[in-house]
Amino acid sequence: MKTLQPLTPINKTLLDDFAACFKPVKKNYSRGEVIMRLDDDNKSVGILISGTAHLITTTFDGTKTIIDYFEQGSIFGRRFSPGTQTDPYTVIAKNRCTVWLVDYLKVITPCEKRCDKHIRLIDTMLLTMAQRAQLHVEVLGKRTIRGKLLSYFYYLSKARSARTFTLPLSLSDLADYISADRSAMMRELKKLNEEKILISHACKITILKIIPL
Amino acid sequence: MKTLQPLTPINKTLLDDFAACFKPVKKNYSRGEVIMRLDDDNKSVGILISGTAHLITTTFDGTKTIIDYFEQGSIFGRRFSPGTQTDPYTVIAKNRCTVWLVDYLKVITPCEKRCDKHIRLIDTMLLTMAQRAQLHVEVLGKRTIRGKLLSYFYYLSKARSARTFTLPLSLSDLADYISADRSAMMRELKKLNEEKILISHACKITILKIIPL
DNA sequence: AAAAGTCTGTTGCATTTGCAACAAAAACGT
DNA sequence: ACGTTTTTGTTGCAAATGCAACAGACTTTT
Repeated sequence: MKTLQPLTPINKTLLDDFAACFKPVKKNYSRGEVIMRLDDDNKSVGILISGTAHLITTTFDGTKTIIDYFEQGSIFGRRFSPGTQTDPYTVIAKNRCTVWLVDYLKVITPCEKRCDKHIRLIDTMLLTMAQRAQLHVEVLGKRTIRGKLLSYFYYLSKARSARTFTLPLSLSDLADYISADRSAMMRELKKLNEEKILISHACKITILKIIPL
Repeated sequence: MKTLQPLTPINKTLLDDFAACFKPVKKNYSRGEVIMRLDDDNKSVGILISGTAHLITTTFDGTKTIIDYFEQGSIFGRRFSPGTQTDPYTVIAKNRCTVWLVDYLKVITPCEKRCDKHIRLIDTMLLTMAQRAQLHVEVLGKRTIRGKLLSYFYYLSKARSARTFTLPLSLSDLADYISADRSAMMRELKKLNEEKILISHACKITILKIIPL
């Protein structure tokens, strides 16, 4: 699957500011490698410079849930666990990727100059993280697979300002993201096609009709 | 339903710091009143001093989802919408409550003295909000009603350090929080009782056995 | 170029869930 | 203290979902 424009793009200026303020450590990872374990002690923040990565958690029976996915420009890290945490949260590289890592404390502690840039950066970072969690709750909050798919698709369509778009996740991974059985999801996707609400071929989606959820 | 200790307690010192740093406006609301609309322009942060409130969203067909619930000490506000946002998010008083309101910008902008307290405050606030979103994703991420119930109950049990506890939501509201049909949830609750995994009478729950989800 | 692995797409069947509707208990307001 | 509203608890039935299993397409690795 090809890499796409980030959903919440971090522009170049912001990246430059980030580098200037925080002096990040740059690292590379290849497919399957663990980029970060999000346990309680983790005090790192990362920006994905290239490649894609997933934040996943796996239960004892092997059921995987994709909590979040990261593309070029995504900020991640310190996904504070609510404290239950039996299952580990890990950020795993989906393919070769480059990451900038910084200490979380550096981020929330204002730098010497108390510069505006810094404050805007914190704001952007938190906004991004909060928005993504919010989106996920909104999607997962739908009671049916159809509702989950449509609310996610409508979001993507709006975010990219296009009726046609390519998913940032494989259909397999999408099922894990919306927390549904893959075959059940495929069936629902088929129905949506038959009812001419959308057209889909693998990860390519075209919205034909917007219906209330 | 009686008010309980907050899940993520904000201690008195923190509240004092908050008051000192931000000079909040104090307001009172009675049951059903809208405390805050969480649209994109909203730039307020609130702390619930007494009473309970829910953050809800309602779809066109009347399906209500409880996104979050607030008790004494809960911090809420600026729940950045992901941008789809067809349905409004509102914080509604569940009963008579007192709220402190401050401007979000004041919170993220470091104060004159760049005091440590301020930074810890920001950290605590964000931690709290992030944890709650994370918990919700963790609960909603379970594929079955049983899984949702148990992961939530285990969390509460751990948070309160007790096998027996009272839910912070009515069963009706709990169904909306875990995004399930109430009757289906009641059925599942009954089964959990029959299988002696827990004992429940209305909002009073006792965990008997911890099983893998 | 072949082999291994992943991803898409599909189906039958058992189970879970949602929907609609109702009754009793509890909480609330005046 | 009374009537009103909310909440808990239940059921039958239809619809949605999960599970298991399989085949072909596509990618990546060797």
